[in-house]
Amino acid sequence: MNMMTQGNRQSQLPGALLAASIPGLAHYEASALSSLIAINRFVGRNVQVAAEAERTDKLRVFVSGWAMKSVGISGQRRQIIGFVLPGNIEGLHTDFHQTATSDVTTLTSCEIAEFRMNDVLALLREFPGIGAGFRAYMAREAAYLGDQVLRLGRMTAYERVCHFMLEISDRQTAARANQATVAFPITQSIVADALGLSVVHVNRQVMRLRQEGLLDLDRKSLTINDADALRRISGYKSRTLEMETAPSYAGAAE
Amino acid sequence: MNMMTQGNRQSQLPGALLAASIPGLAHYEASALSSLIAINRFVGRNVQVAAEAERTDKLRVFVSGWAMKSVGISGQRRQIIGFVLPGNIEGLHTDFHQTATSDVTTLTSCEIAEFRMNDVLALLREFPGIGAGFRAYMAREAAYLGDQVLRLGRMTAYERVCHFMLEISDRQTAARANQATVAFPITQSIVADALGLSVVHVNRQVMRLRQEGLLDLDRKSLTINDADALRRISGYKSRTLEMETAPSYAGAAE
DNA sequence: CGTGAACTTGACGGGACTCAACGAGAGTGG
DNA sequence: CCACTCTCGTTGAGTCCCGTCAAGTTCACG
Repeated sequence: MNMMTQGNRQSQLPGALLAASIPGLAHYEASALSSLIAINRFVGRNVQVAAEAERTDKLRVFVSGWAMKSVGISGQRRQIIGFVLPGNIEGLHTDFHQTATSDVTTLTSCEIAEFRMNDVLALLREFPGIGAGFRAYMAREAAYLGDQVLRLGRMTAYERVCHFMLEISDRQTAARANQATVAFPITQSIVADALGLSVVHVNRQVMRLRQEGLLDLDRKSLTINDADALRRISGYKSRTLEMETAPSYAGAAE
Repeated sequence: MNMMTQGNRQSQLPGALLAASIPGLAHYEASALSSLIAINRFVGRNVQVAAEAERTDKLRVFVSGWAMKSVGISGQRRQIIGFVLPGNIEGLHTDFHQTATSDVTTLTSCEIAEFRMNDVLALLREFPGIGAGFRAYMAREAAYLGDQVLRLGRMTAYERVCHFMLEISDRQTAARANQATVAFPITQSIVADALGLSVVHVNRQVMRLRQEGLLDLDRKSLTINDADALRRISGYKSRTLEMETAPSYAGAAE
C-alpha cells in the first residue's frame, strides 16, 4: 500500500521556506529560521508521513505536493480533517507528548523539508517572535478547521462543494493575483471523504456546478468561473487575505 | 437579547488559574503567570463575549460557567464550533490582526478573568516555556475540533450523541477521579446546533440512550451509566488523559 | 488494446428534517 | 396562591436529501 521514501538530499535553503510560511516575522527572525538545517525527503503518492498517536520530533514543511490529515473510524469509514498544501507546515499540532492527533498521508508525490523539532524549539527560546508567528499560524489552521465544521454541520451538499472549492482556490492564490485556475490533484473520492459525502453525491454536485457554468474541474485543475456566485451560495469568507498582509504580531505587542 | 455585564471586581489570583489551565509549566513559569493582573467580569446568560472578525486585545479564562463558540450562516442557521468550560482559555485563537474567528456567547452566567493580551505577550518574551504551553493548549483545542469534524462528517446521529456526551463528561472529569455525573447546563437545542442535527432528532437519540440505560440526562446534569458501551458505539478517544499527566514540553526540548 | 482507477448516471431505500401538537417545568405578576 | 407565559422537552406523521447498489463510460498507462 505504501511506497517508501524515494530519496533524501541536503537542501539549499529549506529554513527560508519555513520562514516564508509564517507571515509577520521580523527580518532577523526570518533569517534565524533560515539558518536551520533540514533534510529534504522526496516521497511518492499515498505515503503515510505521520500516524495518529505516534510520537514525532519532526517539523515538516511541504515544498511541493499535497497531503491530507485524516482519522479512521470503525475500520471502513474515513474522515479527512484537512489538507496540507505546498508551503504549509505540518507537525505544529502535537500535544505535550509530541504526539500527532491525526494521520498525514501524501496525495501526490511530495518534497518535504524535515526539521528537528528540538532545533526549532531552541530557536524559539532566543526569538519569542517566532513563537508568536507559530501561534498565529496555528490560529489560521484552527480557522480552517472551523470552516470545515461549518461545512459539515449546517451546509447542504451543494453548498459544501461550493465552499470547499473556494477554499482550495483561495489557499493557492493567497499571495498571487486572483487567478481563476489552480491546481487540483485530488480525486472526487478524496473530496467526498473531506466533505462527509458519498462519491456519487459529490459527483452530482460537481456536474451541476459545471452545467451551471460556475466552475470547471478535471483531474488536474480547478477553474472558478463565477466566484461571486459561489460565495453567494456558500457564504464563504476568505481566511488568507487578512493574514498575508498582516503587520507584525510581535511588534504590535511592544 | 443580550444582558449586560453584571459587575466587575479585582480578583485575588486569576493569574494562578490561567497557569493551572496550562499543563506542563515549570514552577517559575507558573508563578510568573500568577503575577499577571486581571479583571474578573461577571456576566449573565446569553451574553456575547466576543464577535467574529472583531478585534480583541483580551485573553480570557473562564472561572465558572459555560460558553459556546459559534458561527452564523445565512441568517437562520447556526453552527456551534466548540464549547468553553470552566478553566478553559479563550482568545488564544486570534490571527495576526488579533481578530477572533468565531462568536463567543455565554450559555450560563459566567465569571470571566480578563487579561490584557499585551501583558501576556510581554511575559512570553521572558518565558518562552509559557509560549510552548500555549501552543500545546492550542494543539489540544485543535484535537477537539478534529473530533468535532469527525462527528459531523462520518457519524450517524446516534453515534454523534454518544461521542459528544463522552467528550463533555471527559472534559469535566479530567483531573478528578472518573465520576459518572457531571454538569450539563445546556439545552438539547444547543446540542443540536453543535452536532449538526435538528432538535427533534437529538431528542430521539437521547430518549433511545435513556431507554437503553446508557445514560441519564436532565437540564442540569449528565450521568454516564455505561461508558464502555458509549465508547464502543462511538469510537471515542480521550484527549484529556494524555495531556494532564504530561511532562514539561519545554524541558523535554533541552 | 488491455487493464484498472476514476468518473458518471439511474433506481431505490432510509436516516434525518420539517411541520405540528402537546406536556412539563420555571419564572412572573397580581 | 394561582393563573399566565415562555422555554424546553417529547412524540407522531410525512417528506426529502443523500447513501447504497449497480452498471456503464472515460481516461491514463503499459
